[in-house]
Amino acid sequence: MSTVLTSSERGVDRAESVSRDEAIYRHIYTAIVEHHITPGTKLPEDALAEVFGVSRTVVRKVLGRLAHEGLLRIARNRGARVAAPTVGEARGIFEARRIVECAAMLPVAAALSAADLRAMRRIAAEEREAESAGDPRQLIRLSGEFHVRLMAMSANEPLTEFLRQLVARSSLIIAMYGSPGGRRQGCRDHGALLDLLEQGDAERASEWMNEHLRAVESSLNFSDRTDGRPNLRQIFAAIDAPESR
Amino acid sequence: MSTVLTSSERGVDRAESVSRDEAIYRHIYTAIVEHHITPGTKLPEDALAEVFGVSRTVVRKVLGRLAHEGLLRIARNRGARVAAPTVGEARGIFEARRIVECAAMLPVAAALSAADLRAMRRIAAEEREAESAGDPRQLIRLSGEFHVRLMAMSANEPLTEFLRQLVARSSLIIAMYGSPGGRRQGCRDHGALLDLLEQGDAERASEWMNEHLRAVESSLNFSDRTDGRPNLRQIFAAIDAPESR
DNA sequence: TTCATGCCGATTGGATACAATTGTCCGCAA
DNA sequence: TTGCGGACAATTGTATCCAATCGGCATGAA
Repeated sequence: MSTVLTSSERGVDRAESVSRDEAIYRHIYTAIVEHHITPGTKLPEDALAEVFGVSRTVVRKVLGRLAHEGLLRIARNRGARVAAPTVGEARGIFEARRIVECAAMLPVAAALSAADLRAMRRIAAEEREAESAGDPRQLIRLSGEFHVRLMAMSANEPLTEFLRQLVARSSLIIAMYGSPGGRRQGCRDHGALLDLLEQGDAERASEWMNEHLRAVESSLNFSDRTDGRPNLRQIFAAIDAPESR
Repeated sequence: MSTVLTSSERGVDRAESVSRDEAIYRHIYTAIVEHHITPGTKLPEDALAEVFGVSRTVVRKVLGRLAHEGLLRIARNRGARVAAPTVGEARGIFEARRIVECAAMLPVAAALSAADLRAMRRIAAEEREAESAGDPRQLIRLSGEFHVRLMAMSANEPLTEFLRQLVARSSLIIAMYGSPGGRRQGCRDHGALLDLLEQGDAERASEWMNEHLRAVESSLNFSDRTDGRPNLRQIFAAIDAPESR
C-alpha cells in the first residue's frame, strides 16, 4: 500500500532525511496552516496512520505535539480536532503578537544586516507576486514567513519559536473569521516596515507593526459568530422562518 | 509495589482527580523547577515507569511534553535529560523575559483590580518570609509564581503560558549558574513593583521590571563555564593538581 | 410524540512485545 | 600503550493487542 510520504521521508535511504515523525508533523502542520483542513475537522488516529503508513503510536506523538502548539484540540477519548479559536482566543493571540512583535523591533533593528534586509525584501516581493497572482494560500504562507523570519533576526530562539506558534494560530483565525474572497490583509506593504528598519528607526518600526497587526485584526469578521456555544435564540430571531419565504 | 502517586493521583476514586499524566507531569516538573534534579540528569523511561507505577507509554508522553517546554532534551535513541541551558540560551531566555514582561506591564496595570493587588502582595509577603527563613527552594518557587501570576492578570493566555515556560527554564539557569549560597536574586523587593502598578504607572513599572530582570541575570555567574565544551587547558591551568593539596 | 435507558460499534488510552540503535567493554594488533 | 573492531548490554522506537470510554441507535414507557 502506498502512502503520501516520499521514500526519503520514510527514511528508506539512510541519508540526512528528517525522521518520519518530523515528515508527518510537517504534512499535517502545512495542511492546517495553508487551509487545506478547516478548523473543527476531526483527525482520527487510524485514518492518519493508514494515510502515512505508520502505526498509531507515531501518529499520536505528532498529534500531541500539534496540540501542544495550539493547532489541535485533543479531548480525552474523543480524539483530535483542528483547533477552532474562539473570538476571545483570537483577540488574545493578536494581543500577544502585538506585544511581542512590537517590542522585538528594537533588537531586530539592532541586529539586522544588509544580507538580512535583502532576504526580507525578497519575501516581500514574493508576497506582492502572490497577491497579484491571486494566490491566497501562498500569500498567507509568505506573510507568516515574513513575520517569523523577521523575528528570527533578533537571534532569540524562544521568542522566534513562540511567534511561530502565534503565526500558525493566526492562520487558523483567518480561516475562521477572514472574509473569504474579500480583500486580503493589508500585507502588501511589508516593504514599508523594511524601509523603517533600514533607517534604523526601531521606534517607528514598532509603531508600524502595531498598526499593521491592528489592521489585520480589524479586517476580520468577529461579529457574526458567537464566542461560546452559539446563541440559537439570537440566530433564529434574526432570520425569517423557512415557511414564510 | 507502591509508587509515589497518591490514590487520588492514580485515579482510583472517580472524583475530579487530575489524570495520571498530569500528576506525573507535575511531579517531574516540580522536581526540576525546585532543583531536586540537577541539569544534565538522565531520566530513563524504565525507571520513571517503575517509580510511578505506569508503563513507559505514559512516561514517554509526559517526557515529550516536558521536552517541548524546554525543560528536557531528548536525543534520539539516547533518552531524556534535564536540560542544561548554555550561556547563550540563558541570555536568550532572559532577553525574551525582558521583552515580554516589560511590554506586558501596560495591559497588566490596566487590568489589575484591588483583589488582584492583594493576592500579589500576599505572594510578595510569602517571599519575604521564605527569605528570612532561609528557604531557597521555596523562595525560587514563589519568585517564579509572582512573575507568572502577575502576567496572568493581563488575562492573556498565550503570553502567560509562554512566560510560565520561560520562568521554569530560568529556574534551570539559576541551578546552573546561580551562586549556591550567595545572596539570592534581589527579589525581596517585588513589593516596589506592586506600588508602581497600584499607582497605575505602567511606564515606570516596565522600567522597574527591566532593571529587575537585568539584576537577576547579572547576579549569575556565567564566566566560569564555557559555552560549548569546556576548555580543559584553561581549567587545569587555573587549579592546583589534586596531589599537591 | 418525546424522553429515558441500555446496548453496540467505533475510537482512543495504555501495556506489552519486539526491533533497532547506541554506548561500552574487551580483545587483538600495530 | 594506543587505536581499531566486534560483541554484548542497555535503552529507546515502533507495532500490536486489549481494555475503557464515548456517541449513536433502538427500544420502551409516559
